[in-house]
Amino acid sequence: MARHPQYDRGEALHKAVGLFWEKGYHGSSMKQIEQTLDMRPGSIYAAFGSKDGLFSEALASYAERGGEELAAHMQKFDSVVDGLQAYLRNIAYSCAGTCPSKACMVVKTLLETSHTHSTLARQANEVLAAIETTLTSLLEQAQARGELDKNVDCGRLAMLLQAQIMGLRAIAERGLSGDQLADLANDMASILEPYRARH
Amino acid sequence: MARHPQYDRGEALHKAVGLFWEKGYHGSSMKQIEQTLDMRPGSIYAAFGSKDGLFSEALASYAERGGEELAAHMQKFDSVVDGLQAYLRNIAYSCAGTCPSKACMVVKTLLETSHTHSTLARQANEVLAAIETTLTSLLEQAQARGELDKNVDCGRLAMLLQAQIMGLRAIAERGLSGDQLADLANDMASILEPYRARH
DNA sequence: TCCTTACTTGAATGATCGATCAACAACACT
DNA sequence: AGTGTTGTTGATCGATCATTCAAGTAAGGA
Repeated sequence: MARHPQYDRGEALHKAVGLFWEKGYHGSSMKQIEQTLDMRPGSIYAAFGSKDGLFSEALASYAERGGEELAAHMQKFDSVVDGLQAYLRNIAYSCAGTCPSKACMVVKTLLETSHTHSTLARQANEVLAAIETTLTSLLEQAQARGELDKNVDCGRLAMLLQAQIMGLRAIAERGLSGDQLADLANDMASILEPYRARH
Repeated sequence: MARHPQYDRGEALHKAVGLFWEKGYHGSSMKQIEQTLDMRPGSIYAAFGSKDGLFSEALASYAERGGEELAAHMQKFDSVVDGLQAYLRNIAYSCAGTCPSKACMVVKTLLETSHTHSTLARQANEVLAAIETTLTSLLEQAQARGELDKNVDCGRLAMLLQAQIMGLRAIAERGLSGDQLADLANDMASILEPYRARH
């Protein structure tokens, strides 16, 4: 019994992700947000409550999309380890494209807000913990299948893997060449080799 | 024929490093800077020109201190590879302490400013490039001494090593336990093993 | 002692920050 | 068509942003 919003909420969030991912929380002003979303302050505040609320939803949206991409990627591989190695190489490849930023938005948020905005820092932390859990499950699954050595501590290896992803995407922000990044991703993929089960 | 400054420039810069390292560029206001340095705006602007200028000098000071620490650390080791492995473990240990932030200030600066403040981003980039060069030299020296395999691409290994350091210090910002961090640092140190020369 | 020079102080600047709200517009219902 | 509800608009809010500057203060040289 009333009027429809003329914006699409998902589309607005997608645009917000683009801005926040590129410029960060403190680096994005409401004026820039208004321009990016093509919405006026009243609509933005009615839809998302506050700048914090919008950022929080954008971060959640980003994380969800990332999780879906990882799941979709892994589904293409019979071997978990092969899939994870390809995932690393894929990051290097996609960093050559024109994303808002090379570095991961979650990591950028964690580093930016850990001492200035505890709510957002906690959210970023939870996302990273969830990714760690996902990686651990994948590795345990690989271990159960006999892909990984029985003595491997999967939680520990998941942490090593997450650190690789964070390091790779952070160093990509330096603007390295595609070849350098591809070499690095290959070297990181090789790190997993010693953990494979020996037949 | 005039008055002396009553502040100590080096000490002021040290305090500025503490604030900027913790809160970042956009997260530190002039009011906070005034309180941290115990200086009034006029003095700050007379001494450093602008907030940007102060940040730039603070970043340079941080980088110089980091470089000196690495050099001092490496001098304690006969083997370069042993020294670098210990360096990684040392990061995990020192992250347990009470630094302004666990993550590296240079990386935080790069990620925060790469799309909002090109001057600072460029400076952070140059610092990282200098570290990469230092690591490459160390590894080449190790290779000349027969510590590393002759086929190792030292520039490429330096990049892998830098990515480890960035990843380790970034993931430390999650607030992991000392044990978890120590395990991770050990796993990263092990990455260097396959690059050693086989006798 | 007095003058010059340099450093310090704190109020004030205009700009921009995130956020609010009254007025208006559009659609779904009776 | 009339009415109630909800989305949109843009001016406007006080707060805070980085920065400036005139006035005051301390110390070296004559």
